[in-house]
Amino acid sequence: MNGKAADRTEAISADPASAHAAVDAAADNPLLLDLQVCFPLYAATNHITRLYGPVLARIGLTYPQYLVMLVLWEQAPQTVGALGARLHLDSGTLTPLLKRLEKAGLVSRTRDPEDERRVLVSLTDQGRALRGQALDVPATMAGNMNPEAIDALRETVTRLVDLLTGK
Amino acid sequence: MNGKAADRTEAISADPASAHAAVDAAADNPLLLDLQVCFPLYAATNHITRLYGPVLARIGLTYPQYLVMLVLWEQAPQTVGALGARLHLDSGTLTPLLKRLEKAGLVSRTRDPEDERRVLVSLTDQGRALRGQALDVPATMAGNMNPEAIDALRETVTRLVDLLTGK
DNA sequence: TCATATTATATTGTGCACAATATTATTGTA
DNA sequence: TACAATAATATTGTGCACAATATAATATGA
Repeated sequence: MNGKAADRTEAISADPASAHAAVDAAADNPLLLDLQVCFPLYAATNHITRLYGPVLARIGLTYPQYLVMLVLWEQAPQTVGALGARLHLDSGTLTPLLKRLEKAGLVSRTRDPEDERRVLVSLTDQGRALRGQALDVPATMAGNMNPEAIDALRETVTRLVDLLTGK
Repeated sequence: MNGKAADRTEAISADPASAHAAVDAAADNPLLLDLQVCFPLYAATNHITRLYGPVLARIGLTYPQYLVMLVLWEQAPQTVGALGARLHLDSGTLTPLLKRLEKAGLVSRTRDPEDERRVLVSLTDQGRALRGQALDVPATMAGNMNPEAIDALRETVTRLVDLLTGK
């Protein structure tokens, strides 16, 4: 936390000369920007994945598999392409992951009779039933965070995604 | 963006009855919380990695390798353990990554004579020289984002990490 | 109709990322 | 000096994640 970063609390004011602390710091060392923005994001995501690992292992899922199941519990069946669009993942990632979920008996993969290029991913009874076991995962993970912190976190993440994707 | 999420703009007020939109939503569907918090974070990080890929490929680095080099450009030599602590990565990730950087001639790995258990990771001349080529990476990536957005992003990420780690 | 282009998924190869374990070096203690 | 305990890094095995490419089905146009 250097001096310029500390100035940020006042940069919310309308003074354009001091409104861009990161840009000011970048004038000295441009690489500081990535060290302050991209690296923390990367570290935070790894941290989350690591925290969920043991909890999800109890219901036999990895973190990416859990996210796929979350989306399928919202709506199924879905094509691989639709899943990829929703999750921002390509087929090279999804195909083997879905095959593992199929092998575990949680989903089924069938060619769409309407269009044989598509593969429909459906939930099996076992896959649907797993939702019941997953229901307390968020609360377990939230654990010792208070409601205000969780809500602030959700808002912050939403803002982050808005900034990154569309603006 | 459902109704409850939209209420969030007013939840900054002191009214405790409406202050926890995410928690309210979680009462209906607990899994919505992870779908709204963890998944966007995961997607955003993948998105960033994908964006940096082509730009970093021009200087022969992957995204995680770039982050390691950023840390080494701040301070070198460092032990593998110190790098891991800074990057929140374990030796199973760092060892092969560092070997690839060594093979590329950017770093050298030597046992610490003081304590032969430690491995010191140093920058080679070529590794130090690469910094010059990396200097415009942040600006290239910032590209079409305006300074306000970048600064907001940095602040958002900082807030996010505070919420996730300490709080 | 029949090539050509497009679309959807799968495959291959490289590089993370981590848990569990192994290896080697140091420290502590009797 | 032994010898257990601890510490630092490496290895192994599994599972993402993506770029590049391949395969197969559908759509398009002369």
